[in-house]
Amino acid sequence: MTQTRLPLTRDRILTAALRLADEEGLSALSMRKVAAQLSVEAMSLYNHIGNKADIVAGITDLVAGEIDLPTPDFDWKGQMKTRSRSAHRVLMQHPWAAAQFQQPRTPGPSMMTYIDATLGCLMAVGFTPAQADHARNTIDNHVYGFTLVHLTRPTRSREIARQAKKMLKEIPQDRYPNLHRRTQEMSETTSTEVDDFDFGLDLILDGLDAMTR
Amino acid sequence: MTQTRLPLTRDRILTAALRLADEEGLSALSMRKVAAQLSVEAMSLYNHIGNKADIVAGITDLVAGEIDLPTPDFDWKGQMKTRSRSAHRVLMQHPWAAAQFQQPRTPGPSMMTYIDATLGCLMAVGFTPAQADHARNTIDNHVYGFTLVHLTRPTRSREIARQAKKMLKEIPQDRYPNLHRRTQEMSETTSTEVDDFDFGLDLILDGLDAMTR
DNA sequence: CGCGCAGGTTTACAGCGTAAACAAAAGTCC
DNA sequence: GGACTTTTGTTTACGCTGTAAACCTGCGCG
Repeated sequence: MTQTRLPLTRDRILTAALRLADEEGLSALSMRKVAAQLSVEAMSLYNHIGNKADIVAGITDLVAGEIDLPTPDFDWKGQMKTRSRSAHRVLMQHPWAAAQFQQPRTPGPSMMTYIDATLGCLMAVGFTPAQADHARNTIDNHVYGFTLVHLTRPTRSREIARQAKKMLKEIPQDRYPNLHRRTQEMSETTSTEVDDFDFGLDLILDGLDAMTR
Repeated sequence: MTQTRLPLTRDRILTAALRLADEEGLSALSMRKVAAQLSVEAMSLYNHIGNKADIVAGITDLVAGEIDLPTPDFDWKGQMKTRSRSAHRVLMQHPWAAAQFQQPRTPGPSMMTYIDATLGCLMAVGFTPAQADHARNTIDNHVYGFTLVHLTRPTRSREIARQAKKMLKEIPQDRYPNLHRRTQEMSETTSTEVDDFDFGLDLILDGLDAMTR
């Protein structure tokens, strides 16, 4: 009746690491803590993964796998929009991940699938491979950048206004008049995150649209 | 005739740290190494700076200060373009910095000046504060994102083609047909970095332009 | 049975940021 | 000038990090 505990695998390591990164941030992710989650010593992990960078790459690809893929469709703008919103939502759920998505080292399989599907959707409606590539880059830069900015910011508009009011004191009006004015406006208005997100995204998509005619 | 050595100051610490980060990367920046550059012990630094994060924020703001500022001008698109190119060039010279620019914590004075000038340029030609803010965000996301991507990539077109050819072997054509096709094309064509940069930037600027009429 | 080997552990090392206690030097005031 | 206070740099120390090397342990197989 010996209770054989389930064996250590790359998968179990990655899911434990992912949970830890999500809950405590990437900087809190250490080999010892991941090992502890699995009731094991740190060095045991090295039987299944190369090193810490390998773990980070692994969980980054796990996150990439959560994003809804676009499909070839006449309404390619809609596809790009839902895809981008999905990516944004997923990256908000894994606050450490957006920064990794921008440091592209060698992408994992899910990341490549994600890129391939996006290129495919764009090329299907007439974009050349180079155009599609540039378009994807531009779109994703917006998604990643926007997400990173909003990760350090409150989500609800009430909180945004409150924080803006607090920041206002740190911004001398004589030195930074425009920034001051904008921050003041922000402390009085309410705006939704999705509006802000779509502002840039629509700009890019409409621009791409104009290229196809 | 006692040789009084010049005193440790926040400025001396930051310039030493900046040099170190530029030469060996941000991950190689440690309190001990910065101190060694100044022939001093690590703990001495704490008399002039709060902690390591303080140093990183400091050198990030030094970099922000190197960017050419836009001025209010009828040709606001030209202003945005030269400003963005300047930012890109500066960030390429300090490879560690682009990632910091996207994690906005509390910006330093140079960063605020840079943002204020940009908002000012846009608001002068009729954009509302909110529009100007969103526009700046979108533009900068492109600049930072594009820079980050190109930092991990060779600069000259010859090298790009060679690396593309190398990557091609890692991309199964049956699994990632579109990515494969694009990579193959990239291994045969020559393109300049500035073209790629302007692709997305023009998209955004033209979109903004359309908003003003 | 014994052998080999895969997988987990122990120990160890060099590095990190920084708290605390201390020493030395530089002002500051009588 | 002498004493006191504040500033500046050093020493020591603690707990943390990634991972190399040696070790142990149990299982599959001839």
